[in-house]
Amino acid sequence: MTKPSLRTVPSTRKPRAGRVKGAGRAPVPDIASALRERIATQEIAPGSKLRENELALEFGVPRTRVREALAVLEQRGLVQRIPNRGAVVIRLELSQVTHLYDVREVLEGLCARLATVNGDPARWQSTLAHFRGPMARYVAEGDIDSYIADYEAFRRELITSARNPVLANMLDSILERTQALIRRIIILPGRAELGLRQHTALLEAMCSGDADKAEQLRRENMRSAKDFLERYRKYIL
Amino acid sequence: MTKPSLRTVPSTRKPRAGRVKGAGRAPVPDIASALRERIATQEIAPGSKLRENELALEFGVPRTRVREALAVLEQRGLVQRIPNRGAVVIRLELSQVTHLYDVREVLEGLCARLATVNGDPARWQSTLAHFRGPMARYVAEGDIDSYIADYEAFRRELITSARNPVLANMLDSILERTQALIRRIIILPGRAELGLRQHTALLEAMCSGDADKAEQLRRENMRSAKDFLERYRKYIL
DNA sequence: GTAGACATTTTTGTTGACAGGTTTGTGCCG
DNA sequence: CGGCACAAACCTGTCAACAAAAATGTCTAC
Repeated sequence: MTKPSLRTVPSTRKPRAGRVKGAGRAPVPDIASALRERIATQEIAPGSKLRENELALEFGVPRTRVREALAVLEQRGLVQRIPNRGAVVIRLELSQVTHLYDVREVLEGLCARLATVNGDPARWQSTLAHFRGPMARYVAEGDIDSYIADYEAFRRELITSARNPVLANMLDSILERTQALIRRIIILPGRAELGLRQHTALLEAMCSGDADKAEQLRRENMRSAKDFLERYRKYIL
Repeated sequence: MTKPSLRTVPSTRKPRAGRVKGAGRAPVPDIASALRERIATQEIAPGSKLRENELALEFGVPRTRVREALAVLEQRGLVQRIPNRGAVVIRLELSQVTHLYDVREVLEGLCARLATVNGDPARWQSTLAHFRGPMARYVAEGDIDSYIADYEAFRRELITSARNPVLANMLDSILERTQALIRRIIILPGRAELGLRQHTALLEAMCSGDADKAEQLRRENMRSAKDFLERYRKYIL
C-alpha cells in the first residue's frame, strides 16, 4: 500500500562517474571490508537487503565484483543469500549469540594460554599497569570509548602473541559477527567493573607464567559476559 | 576523461548453442564439494595447480562457476590463490597442523561438553557398548577401515548432539584440512589402542553426565593425537 | 654450449549482455 | 471495496567473449 516514492534514478542516467566512494577500481577484499564495517556499525541494519546493482554503482565496480564480495560475506556468516532473492544481513537471534559465545569462550581461553606460553612473562607487566591505572580510571569516569579502544588493543595483542593463524582467523570471524553487541554489553550495570577485575586477574596470571590459570580466567570472563548478555537480553537484542 | 566504452551493437545472433554432451549442470557447491573430496583423498596432491579451464571442461560447466568454487575453497583454507598465477592446493606444514590441532583440541572439548549437557545420559550407552565390543575387535584385528568409519560416525553424532551450528562449522573446516592425515595417524603403533581407551573413557563420563570430565578427556585425547603426530612427523608429512 | 631476448601459447582476470525468477504495479471481476 | 489474475519492472544467476598477465618455446649472439 505504501507508495514507493522516489526510486533512485527514474530516467536520467548518471552521466559522469558519480562514484561516491573509491574512485576507480576497488579490489574485492576492500569491498568486503567496507561492507563488513557497515554491518558492524549497523550502518546497514540487520535484515536489510543488499542489492548488487546498487552497491556496484556506488563503488564504481562491475557487479561481478560485488557478487564475489557478497560470497565472502556469506561464507563468513555475515549475510544470508537466498537463491534468486538476494542477500540480506543476518539478524542475530539470542540462540545464535549464545552459540557464538560458547565457541568464543574456548577460543579466547586457548588464546590466553598460548599467549602466556609463547611470550616471556615480563612482556605483560606494562599492560597490567595500564589496566590498573588508566583503564581503571576510564571505567570510574565512564569513558567507555577509551576503555573499549584499549581493551581491543589488548585483545589484538593477545591474538598476535598466540601466534596461531587458524585461531586468529576464527576469532576474527566471531568478532565480526558480534561486534555490534560489545558496546551494548559493556555499558550494562556493573559489567565494565567486573570485566576490569577479570582482565587484571588474567594479566596477573600471565605475568606469573601460569598458562592454565590464564586460560581458566579468560574462560570465566567470557562466561560472565555471556551471562550478562542473557540476563539483559531484552535491552540488547 | 575516461573514455566510456562504446556500447556494442547486438548484431550477433546466437543460434541456441546446444550442449555437446549430456554434460549436466553442476551447481557451485557441488563443484566445491567434489574438489574438496579430491583434496581430502589426495587424489589431487598438495602443491598441484588447479587450472580453471581444465576443471570447467571436465565438469562441463562454464569457467565462472569453477572460479566461484575455487573462491570458496580459498576461504575455507584448502587452496591458495596467487593473483594472475592461479590456485594451488595448500601444502600442510607441521606448524600449520599443530595450529589446527591446538584449535581442534578446545573445540572438540567444547563439543563433548555440550553433547553431554544437551542429551540424556542414556543416549550414549549403546555407543559405549559399541566401542567396548565391535570397535575393540576392529582394533585388535587391524580392521582400520571399519574403525575409522564408525569413529567418524561417533564424531558426527557428537557434533549433532552439541547443537551448535557455529561450532559444527568450525570443526568441519578443521576436518576438511586435516582429513588427509587421520588415516596415517591412526595406523601409528599404539595409536588406535590408546584412542580406543580414551574414547571409552570419554563415553563413560558422558554416560554419567559429567560434562567437565568429558571435556577434559576429549582434550587429552586430542593432545595425545597431536603428540603422536609430532613424534612421528617424519613418517606422516 | 649457454644465456638472454623475442614470439607464441596458455592461463587467469574482467566485463557487459542475456535469461530466468521474483517482486511490484495495475486492471478486472466478484 | 477487496481479492485475484495479469503485465511490467526489477533483480539475480549465468555465460561467453575480450584483455592482460604469465609461462613456454625458439632463436641468436657470444
